[in-house]
Amino acid sequence: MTKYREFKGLNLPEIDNEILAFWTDNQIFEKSISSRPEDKTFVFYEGPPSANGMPGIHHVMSRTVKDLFCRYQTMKGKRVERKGGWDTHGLPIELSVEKELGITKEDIGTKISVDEYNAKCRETVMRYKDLWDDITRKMGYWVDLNHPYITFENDYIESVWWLLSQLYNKKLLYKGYTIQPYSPAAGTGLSSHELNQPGCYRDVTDTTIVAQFKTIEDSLPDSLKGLGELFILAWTTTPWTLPSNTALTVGPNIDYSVIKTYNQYTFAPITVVLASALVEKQLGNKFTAVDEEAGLSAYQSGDKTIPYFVVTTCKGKDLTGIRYEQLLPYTLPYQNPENAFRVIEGSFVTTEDGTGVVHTAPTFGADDARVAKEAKPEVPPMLVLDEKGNPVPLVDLQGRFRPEMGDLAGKYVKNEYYNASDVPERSVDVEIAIRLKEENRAFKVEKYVHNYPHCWRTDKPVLYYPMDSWFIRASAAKERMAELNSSINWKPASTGEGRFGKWLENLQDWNLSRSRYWGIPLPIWRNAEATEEICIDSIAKLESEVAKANAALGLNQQVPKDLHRPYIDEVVLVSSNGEPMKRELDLIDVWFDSGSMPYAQWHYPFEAKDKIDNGLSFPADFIAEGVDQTRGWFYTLHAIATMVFDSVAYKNVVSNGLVLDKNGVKMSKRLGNVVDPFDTIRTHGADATRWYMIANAPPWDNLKFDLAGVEEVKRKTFGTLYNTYSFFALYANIDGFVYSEAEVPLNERPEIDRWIISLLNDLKARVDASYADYEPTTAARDIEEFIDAHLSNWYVRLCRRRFWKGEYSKDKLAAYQTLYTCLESIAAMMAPVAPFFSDWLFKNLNDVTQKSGVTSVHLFDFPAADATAIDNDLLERMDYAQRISSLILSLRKKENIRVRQPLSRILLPVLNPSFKDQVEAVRDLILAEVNIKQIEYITDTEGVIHKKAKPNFKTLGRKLGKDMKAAGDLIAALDQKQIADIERSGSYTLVIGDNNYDLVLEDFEITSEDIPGWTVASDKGITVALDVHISNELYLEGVARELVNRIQNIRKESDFEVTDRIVVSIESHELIQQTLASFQSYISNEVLADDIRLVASTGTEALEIVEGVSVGISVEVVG
RNA sequence: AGUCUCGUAGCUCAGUUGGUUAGAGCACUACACUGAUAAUGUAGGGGUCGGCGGUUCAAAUCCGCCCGAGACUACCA
Repeated sequence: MTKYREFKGLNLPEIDNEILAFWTDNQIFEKSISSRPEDKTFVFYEGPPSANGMPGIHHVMSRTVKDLFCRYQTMKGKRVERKGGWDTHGLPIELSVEKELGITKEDIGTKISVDEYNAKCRETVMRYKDLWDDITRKMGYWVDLNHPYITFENDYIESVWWLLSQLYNKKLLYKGYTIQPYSPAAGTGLSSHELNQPGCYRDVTDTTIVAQFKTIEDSLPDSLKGLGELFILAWTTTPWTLPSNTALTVGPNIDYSVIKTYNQYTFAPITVVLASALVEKQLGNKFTAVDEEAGLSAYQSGDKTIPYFVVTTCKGKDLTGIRYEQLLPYTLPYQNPENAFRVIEGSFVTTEDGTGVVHTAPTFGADDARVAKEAKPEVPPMLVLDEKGNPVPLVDLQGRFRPEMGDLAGKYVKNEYYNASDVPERSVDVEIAIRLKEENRAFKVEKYVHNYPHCWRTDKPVLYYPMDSWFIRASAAKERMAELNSSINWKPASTGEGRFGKWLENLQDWNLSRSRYWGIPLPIWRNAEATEEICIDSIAKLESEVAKANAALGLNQQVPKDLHRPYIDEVVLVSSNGEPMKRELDLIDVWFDSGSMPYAQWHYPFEAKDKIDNGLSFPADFIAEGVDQTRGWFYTLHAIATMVFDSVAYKNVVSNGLVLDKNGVKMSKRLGNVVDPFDTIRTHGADATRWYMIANAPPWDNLKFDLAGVEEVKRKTFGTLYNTYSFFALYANIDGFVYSEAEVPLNERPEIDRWIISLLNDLKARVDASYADYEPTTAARDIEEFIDAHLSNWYVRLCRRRFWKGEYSKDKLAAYQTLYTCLESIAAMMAPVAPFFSDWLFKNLNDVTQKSGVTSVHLFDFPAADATAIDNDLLERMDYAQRISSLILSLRKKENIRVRQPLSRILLPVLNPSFKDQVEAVRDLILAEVNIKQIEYITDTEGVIHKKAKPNFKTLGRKLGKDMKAAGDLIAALDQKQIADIERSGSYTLVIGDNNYDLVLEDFEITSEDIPGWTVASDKGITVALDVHISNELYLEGVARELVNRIQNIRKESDFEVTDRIVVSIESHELIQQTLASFQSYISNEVLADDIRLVASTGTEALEIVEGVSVGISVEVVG
């Protein structure tokens, strides 16, 4: 190929397709890995998505982040393997299967066999795999889709078993009976990190009851005897737990008041006990205190306010031991009912809420269970014996009351558990409230808004429920986890120190058990008495144990081909004394699956031992996921690595924020504000989408996704770069530039070339550092700025003539080489974020020149900055040139003189010689840019400059302190002579009150913003005056330029080739004649005219040349 | 309820260790420039830097309180 490709317009989606095909056909991804040395790895872990749901735009976000750092490291010469993966187990899959089959968990094993059910799960789990693979490819995410790890495969499971056995051997795995969050709708317990998924805690309005527990007179301390019926008040937000109440807990040192008043529902006189601190809150404005007991008698049933009288006070410990009548006597605990229904002590009781007395139901509260157990004698939980004689709570696993509950039996304890069509009007909570009101046992019933956890998958409220579960003793490794965490580079740092760090500080044990079917089975077998157990760490071990059992028990078992339930459940092992051992039926938390991926993806330790043991693939150099994974994947990776390997699992982690809609609202199907990633990429291209996401806000900030922003990126960054390339291609093709000539040495290139090269190298250094520091937003913004402000709008604009004017000279060659270098380097720098466009640009250049030696930008090395090419003086003077030009344009505007009209000179006050030298060096650029003939420098010796002194606050502030203000006024008032003195002597003594301050030149900022008699403009120390006098000669030159402009427009409208020679005919006019007399050759030269003829009429529409002069112009191509 | 983060132009965002006229882009208006042309330049409107108080010669920047948003924490009855 010898010509650069030219295009009709920028079409990003088309570029996507072209480059995608190129990558596939040439295996660029594979080469980008294999071409890097094996011993120079950059380890990346792919957090496995579940192919059970559709990919969303937020996945494009998180995968862009992953992809760009992997691509960057590849270009830095690292070998970056990216094994894809699929998260295949867990509740979401089971629930979607159940929904599809129209069954519930209870039906599994009856209506459908576990076998069939699991087969269905396996089938469902990859449902959207094709869509995922598709978006992965289309968004340009490079990950190995052909050899992914899949969590349901036996190899994966075997690795997980091995990890579990490591924990088991370290005594970090145990079985315990505890109150746990349980989701009746999902039919399983939940781990604390599942409860900590965003959105799980929600405000709900519940019926709350302050119940009256009637004390038994005999058990009262003497001081409280003889007060008649005495009730202890206790508050609950979960009235359905009241039937399971077996104790009341008070704080031993809390003050309690005994109050006589009336029940607001039955109007019956009552005496109640509650914390003194909460009397106000509980009685509120409905009640008024009276000073003496006699004041109570004035009350009439139904009165608006109810009087109350404080009879006496006591401490919590005085109440301990009091017995009370069971509030809702449906049934009694099956064990030691005589020890129930007493007041006990608990340190967790506060007086912030309620009554200072905690209703205690040990079956449904962790604190409750603890204090009940600690009390002496132990308070029994409300457990009854079920049909099989097993102790169970009054609520079953579906969240329904058991048969013992009489009128409430069979009802769900939360209305949310019903199907939408069956929801009863009154919830159990309300029914209980009504009943207590009628029985004079409700002191107060009200609605209360509080935060309550919900199941992350079913969206229904969680129940706290007593369960037998397997736990990982994560709390034992808490300090070590915190220690290792401090070595991890978190982006942003606050997530690591704050959110993750705090979480580690309060770490709870990890509830590993899931009572489900589709997941990795817990590899623990026990005998019936639970006196002996075995944890299987490999299939080989299982085989040998099976063989042992077969021999001992006379069985003919085999290790199942599929390690899932139900097959694995059928395996019976044998204990040391010949008893059969059965598998613990639980599955393990799917989060353990994903946290195991560093090892299980390679089937460690059964294969690829060196990947982990020699650090080839562990720990990760880099991982990235959404911030919602802090308590999820980030935690499980960290926990397993710490507990099994005493190592971090990752060294750098980027936690990206949420993707919101353009109004900052979370995207949800319900609101219909979801952005379809396929659509977005199809219409705007992957690169514009990726670039927008990265450049708009740092990844860890929430992104308000607005398609208008994607449009802007497309137009501004990619459009401008495309234009720049097109410009280059157009002229390089004409001149046959293919970079075959030797490099023009930098010091032989013109000022502006050295300037853009200087900026480019500065940019390379900054972009490289930003990527290395996981700051892609800074990198992208710096690149954008360079493309738009510097390369396109200064370098190319000022250099246009160099490309199309004159012979193929050394200057022209320098221009081509400079622009080529800029484009090639930009392509490389933007490649991590915009992999398609950058490769397209790179190939457009490189396919012609073959300069790089590689076929794709992704096989190229990241551009290294050449510090010697950075010339700070040059950068400064170009900055002067830009600012002076801008000031002149602004003056022209003010004076209404268009840029095509040449002017004779500008005046530039010079305050120091280096400024003059600097401007001199860029003089020609300025003059050409603003169409001025010359610059005159004026120094203060001529006396025309009016100077102003301002204090330099930074240096003076430290010296002067309080006198700063006065000094400011004094310095501003300095006259011309004083300023001149300061400049000459470099010192000044400032007198403020009694203080003399010796100031130096540095303490002043001396500027010249005025030249008396001239219109001036100034900007940060630079002042420019414009000579607006237009001589006849200048006027005619202006007309000449107008003519050039008109003729060029005609050329363009007529679609002439830029190289066509022409003959111009202009209708004769005196002004035109005068102009041609002086400028015919100039005009001819500019418009490539062989001849310019004056004619009587061109037969074309007259064009206005200057005000009042309109003539026809016609143009013909020669030859 | 507590903890953390954040409130800068209509929108998206910059704003160095505190330094005196708070910036850019988008959008809007006018004018200009253009052999890159869905680009660009100049000018204009648009801000009590969430509010109040404090520290300081000096606060968008540091501190406190309040308001608002978000995330996190919590078995709190």
